[in-house]
Amino acid sequence: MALAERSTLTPTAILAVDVVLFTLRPGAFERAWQVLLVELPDPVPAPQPPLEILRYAQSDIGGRVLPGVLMNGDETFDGAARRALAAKAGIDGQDLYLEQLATFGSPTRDSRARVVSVAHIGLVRSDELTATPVEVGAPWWCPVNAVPWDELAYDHGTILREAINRVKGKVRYAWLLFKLLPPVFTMSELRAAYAAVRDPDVMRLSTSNVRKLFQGMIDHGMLVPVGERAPARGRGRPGELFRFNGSVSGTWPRELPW
Amino acid sequence: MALAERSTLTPTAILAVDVVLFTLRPGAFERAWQVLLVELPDPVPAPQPPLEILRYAQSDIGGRVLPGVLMNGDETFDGAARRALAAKAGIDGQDLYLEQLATFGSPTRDSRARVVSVAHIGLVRSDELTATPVEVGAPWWCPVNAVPWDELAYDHGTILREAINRVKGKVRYAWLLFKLLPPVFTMSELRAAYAAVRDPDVMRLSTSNVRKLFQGMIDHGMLVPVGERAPARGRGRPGELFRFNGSVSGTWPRELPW
DNA sequence: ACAAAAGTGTTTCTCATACACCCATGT
DNA sequence: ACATGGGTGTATGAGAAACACTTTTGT
Repeated sequence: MALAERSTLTPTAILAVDVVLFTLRPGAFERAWQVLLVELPDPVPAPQPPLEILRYAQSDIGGRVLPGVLMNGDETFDGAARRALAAKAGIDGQDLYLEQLATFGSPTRDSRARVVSVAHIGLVRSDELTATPVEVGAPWWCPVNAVPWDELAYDHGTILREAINRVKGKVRYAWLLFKLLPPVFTMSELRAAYAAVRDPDVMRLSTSNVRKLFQGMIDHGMLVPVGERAPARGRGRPGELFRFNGSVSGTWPRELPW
Repeated sequence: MALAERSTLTPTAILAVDVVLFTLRPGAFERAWQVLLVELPDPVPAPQPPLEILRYAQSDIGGRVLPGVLMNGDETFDGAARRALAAKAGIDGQDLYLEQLATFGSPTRDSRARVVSVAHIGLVRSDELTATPVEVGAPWWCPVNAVPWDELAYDHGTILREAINRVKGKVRYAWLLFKLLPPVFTMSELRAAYAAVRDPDVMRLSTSNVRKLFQGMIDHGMLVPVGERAPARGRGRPGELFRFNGSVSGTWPRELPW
């Protein structure tokens, strides 16, 4: 090869990381699947020297954003994502599941500089959430079915939409659900989690058929009966408890039919 | 919100785009699915002022890389990816299918600067390939089943692996295959394409069962019989020709069982 | 005539869904 | 006692795979 590619050393882009953090809260399954939003920082009137910029150019509509930070020089994406959760929402995200979603970097995304955001998806169990108070703005858990799309600033509506689609699709063939469920759970809870994230229709299935679908996983030792029943709540027989034995990267033996 | 986030305007990262371009060539299905590799540019001994860098720090092993370029200031990812194909392989990629794969930006990826690569997947039909000669190094179509993993420089092995997995997975539920097939094709070719990308086992199915699976698509007008037979080649009855009527973002009526 | 590949029809078996019935718990 | 939800077993229907057989091509 005759010519080796050269380029000036000068960096041209600013890196940011945004996180779409999902959780699953107890209660009606229609509102159970929730996403973390934080308040948009107030625009600062004018930058003073040394030249400073906001995380973004000001928005016309804004109100809510996904938690995000600008990256430090020697930081990994993963590290920056967890730092964003800590800084913007007071969430200790050391253990939570994190995967890259996509990178958003339209040249017109920010009027002042090339700001490229590497968006991530995070999954936490609601029982693991620690509520460290945060200095700037209150974090807000918003049901995915009731996202105020008009209030989302910048392109965060686009990011959130893609994140929702990704999780909805992936839940069908991968074991993501178990990152949202408590350590032990009943068949009903597993079913409700699936209904909340992907398809409400599964709530109309009989418990019999749900169980038969997971029977294969029980036989293969991926779902382990704990040997206890859940504490009774209200009327009705409490369900048998299971725990999940596998990795989040695993997949269902067959794709779920729903 | 009391504090608005500030940061110096100084960009800290260099953006690059790499493309994993796939095609499907006629012939034995085991070697049909191929990926485009190009020669690694020779390392330049020492940078002179004004300070210049290579696309990457030099590699220990290297030999082949994915086509990629550093991004211009006002360029979109999509635009840069098509430019990379033109510059590094002489491929006019204006019409080919392109989707973002993931972004690779480990801080230790390049020793001289923070180079972040937004990797893309591209799909072309082999009959649409124009072979404009390229100045630097010969482009090389390599069967996916025979990738010389050891010769891939930098983290391009990782990128390629992820790209292969993505396409393998997506082919099952989305209409990606039709971006790799010629404008008209037979059932056998459709089956062979699926076998090449995802699962050789489908070659053992009877033509009967294959046809029944696609019968639903024919009925719904997504596969349109052209009304001719393919030109006969060798012994055996030539297959009926079909063309695809739909968008690449569409999905199979049911996920393919294989 | 024969081999090879395409296409049609029928059978078999697996599995998702539906339904009928029993068990455990709180009111 | 009865309402409510969990759990077991059986029946039904759709569809994936297996198989037998016909049609079209080249040698």
